[in-house]
Amino acid sequence: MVAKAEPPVEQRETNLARRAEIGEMKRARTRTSLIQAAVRVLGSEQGRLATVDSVISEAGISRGTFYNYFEGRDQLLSAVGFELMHDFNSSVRDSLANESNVTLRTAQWTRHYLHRFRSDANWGWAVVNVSLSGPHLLAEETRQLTLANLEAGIATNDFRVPNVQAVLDFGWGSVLAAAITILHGEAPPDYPEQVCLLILRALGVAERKAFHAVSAPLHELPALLQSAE
Amino acid sequence: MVAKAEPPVEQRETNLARRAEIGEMKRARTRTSLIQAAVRVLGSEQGRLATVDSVISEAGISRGTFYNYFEGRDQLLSAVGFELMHDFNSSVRDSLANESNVTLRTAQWTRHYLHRFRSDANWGWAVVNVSLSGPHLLAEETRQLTLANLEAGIATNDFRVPNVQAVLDFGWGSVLAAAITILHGEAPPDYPEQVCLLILRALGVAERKAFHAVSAPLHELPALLQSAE
Amino acid sequence: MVAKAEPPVEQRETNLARRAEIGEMKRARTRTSLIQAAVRVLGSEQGRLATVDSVISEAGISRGTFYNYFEGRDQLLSAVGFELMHDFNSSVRDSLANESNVTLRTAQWTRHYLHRFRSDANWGWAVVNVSLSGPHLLAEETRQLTLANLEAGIATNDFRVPNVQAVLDFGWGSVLAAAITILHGEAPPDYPEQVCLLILRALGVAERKAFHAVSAPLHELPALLQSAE
Amino acid sequence: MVAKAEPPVEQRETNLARRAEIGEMKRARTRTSLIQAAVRVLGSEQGRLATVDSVISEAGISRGTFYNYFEGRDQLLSAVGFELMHDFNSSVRDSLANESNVTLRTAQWTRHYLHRFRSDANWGWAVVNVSLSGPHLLAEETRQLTLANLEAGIATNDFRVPNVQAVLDFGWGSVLAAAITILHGEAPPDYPEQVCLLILRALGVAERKAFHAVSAPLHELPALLQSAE
DNA sequence: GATGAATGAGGATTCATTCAT
DNA sequence: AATGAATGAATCCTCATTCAT
Repeated sequence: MVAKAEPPVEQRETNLARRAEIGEMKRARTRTSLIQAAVRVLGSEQGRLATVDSVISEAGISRGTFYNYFEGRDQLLSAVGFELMHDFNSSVRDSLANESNVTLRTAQWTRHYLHRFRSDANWGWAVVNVSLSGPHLLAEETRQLTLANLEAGIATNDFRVPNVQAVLDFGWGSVLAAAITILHGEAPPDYPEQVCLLILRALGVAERKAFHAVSAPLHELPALLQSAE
Repeated sequence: MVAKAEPPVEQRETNLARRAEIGEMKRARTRTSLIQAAVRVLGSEQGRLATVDSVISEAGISRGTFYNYFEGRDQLLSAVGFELMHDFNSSVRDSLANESNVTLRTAQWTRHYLHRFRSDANWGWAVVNVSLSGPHLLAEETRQLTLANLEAGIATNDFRVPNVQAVLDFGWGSVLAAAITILHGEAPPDYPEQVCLLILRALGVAERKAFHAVSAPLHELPALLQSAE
Repeated sequence: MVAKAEPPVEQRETNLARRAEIGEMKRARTRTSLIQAAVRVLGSEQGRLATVDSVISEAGISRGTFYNYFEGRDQLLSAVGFELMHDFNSSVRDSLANESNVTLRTAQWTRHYLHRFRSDANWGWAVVNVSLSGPHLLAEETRQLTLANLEAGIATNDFRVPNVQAVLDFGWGSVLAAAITILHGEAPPDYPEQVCLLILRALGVAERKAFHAVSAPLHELPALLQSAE
Repeated sequence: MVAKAEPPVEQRETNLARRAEIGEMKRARTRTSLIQAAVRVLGSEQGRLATVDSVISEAGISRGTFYNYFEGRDQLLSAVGFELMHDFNSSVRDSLANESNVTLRTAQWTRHYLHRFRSDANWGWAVVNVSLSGPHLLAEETRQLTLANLEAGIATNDFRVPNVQAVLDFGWGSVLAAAITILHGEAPPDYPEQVCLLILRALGVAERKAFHAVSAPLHELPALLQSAE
């Protein structure tokens, strides 16, 4: 075995930096692939039973490594819950950046969610399974976003609601219930719009405006990775 | 050896009948005590993890006996789900027998449910935990009752809804979400009324009527056993 | 309720006797129906797993009653083993009463056994399952019968065997193994004759005589209840 | 923070390889010790009842580990059955490599088996218990070996048999039955030879040749681990 | 950092048997 | 004699997590 010639000091420092960077990227990749594997495993009706084992074997990563990245099963579920919503939320928010009408924005948002449950069952079941596994139905980030929207609507008098918390429960609870119906394949094509109409009514939006909002064409979303391969 | 005098035929039959009757009562008692124990175990935030073991030790009944009564954990949960709802449903139905106005009846019903989540946390968590354990959120019996009410309202033009299934999802999903908020102790006292108002709005009830319905005093319920001892 | 008039003394005694007799018959009937139920349950490839439960529910008799008739599962199996063989042995013995040639008698006996494994799979599996459950492969009665036959053959110089025990093992071991092949449906129609030929050879019977013995037509058996309905 | 010097690529690969190799050896050791423990547990008259629990506690290995190696009790039994026969088969085959006479080879083989039932009760009961637990009496490997021998004998006219399957049943069935007699301690010292004589006769070997074959001294076997410690 | 062997607490279920009525 | 409710020891299996290499 032959020792390599030592590189000069500056280069060594550069190497160190590059190495650290590479290491970080590698870490991120491993983490991501664990989360994606978890999404695939959670993405079916029986997914709520997902075990650590099923996730790591889906990811092709060893048990020990898993525990280098997550403290345990629960932390993985939280991370999955966050990622599932975060990507989609960003995507929807971008597409609605120019929509200043709160009612229309809310309707779009709701309908986008419901449509995705229909078009991406894998993502859908994963969302449902994660939501029903945790202590609260609604992940914090999504809660904040919904809240912001709601308060905007209240400020502009688009919405008339007695209690913001009540509406949050209401909204996400009904979306989730609707999602389950959709995922079971028991919903008609315009189901998302029907559910959205009910939600807008509950927010105090007048019938005509509500109807108009759910009838508008859906904004295009930026390309979205289907969660399942 | 002397043969004992045999009792006449009629008496023997009577004995047999009494025996059978006593056996049946005993069976019913054991079954009930298993279900009640299950309710107690399910009646907390962590109750979703309830095991067969925890139930039988709560009931003070042996493992073998449990399996004489239920085919397994799932069947127990179904039975519990049914009982939890059935008793309460009967009770509410009786108290509303004279209420002919559909909107008022629906409001009372909804509010009774939500109030019970507040006043009987044990029952509440048990309902939530059972609902989130099964494949559908809503037990069949309750579904039928809600449906009947809904269709009555549609027939009388009290409600205007695009899709009955959507409303069922919507209703029970939001009630459940609200229940979780209530059970976490994060809801104000008039939370049930606030949520009920949203639901009535969603059903297309005019604001004034909806407000009136949620403001009416709650009918008295027949004495209801608190689920927890 | 009205007390019946007392019958005179003699009649009472007659009644007692009749009653006892009836009781005994009833006992025998119950016992028989338990054994028959056990045979039905044991009479399949998986029958070795037969539980007390499966037997009593097959017999339509209560658990408690079962333990009035048998001390436990093992005693039932012994009784079943005895009955299975006893009936068949009697039947074969009767049909061979006039067959004085030991070789022919042995061949008939062996072939009758093997044929029954073929024609009555229920009986066959029951025999196999009982044999493989007990400490010895061969039940005592059958052992005695085989022994008697064997010693007759040795006395008449039809058989030349080094050790009687060896032949018993040999004979029943090979019959049982053959039975399993037959019961799995993997044996040709003349399999019983082929196996019988091997056994006769082992007993030291000359080829020609052995061949003749296995080629002779089978004696008619007295009507034999198929074990299964 | 100072990065440790990384070993050069070649060494890392060597490490990986050594790691894998060590892991494999460890796996093999654990597996072997589970199988050996199973043999010890199965190696008595009551061994047929061997439970997973008894095996792991005999092996001093945890339950979880057991299920890392075997899918369940049945798979363990299969593996045990294979190992029990495989080692012994290899050993006998080696010792008979130079024996070209089929009759002698068959006799040696049979007698070696029977002698081992006598000298190694642990191995013997284990073989019997495994054989009586599975769906077929005879493990596939042993079946193939016996078959090969049989066909050689038929080709050279040493054996005259009507049906190969019949002989397989016959042979292993009688060996097993004989084994049980031996294991119960009810057999005379020359029992193996007596049984072997019967088998050779059944194969159609002439009396004189058969007698000669069972009288020949047994070939020495290569050192054979007694199964029990 | 990665690996995967080992762990063991925990859960579900079965079934022979007892015993009060 | 018959019944069937109750028992609990025994068994199989899962899965989150640890830790030595």
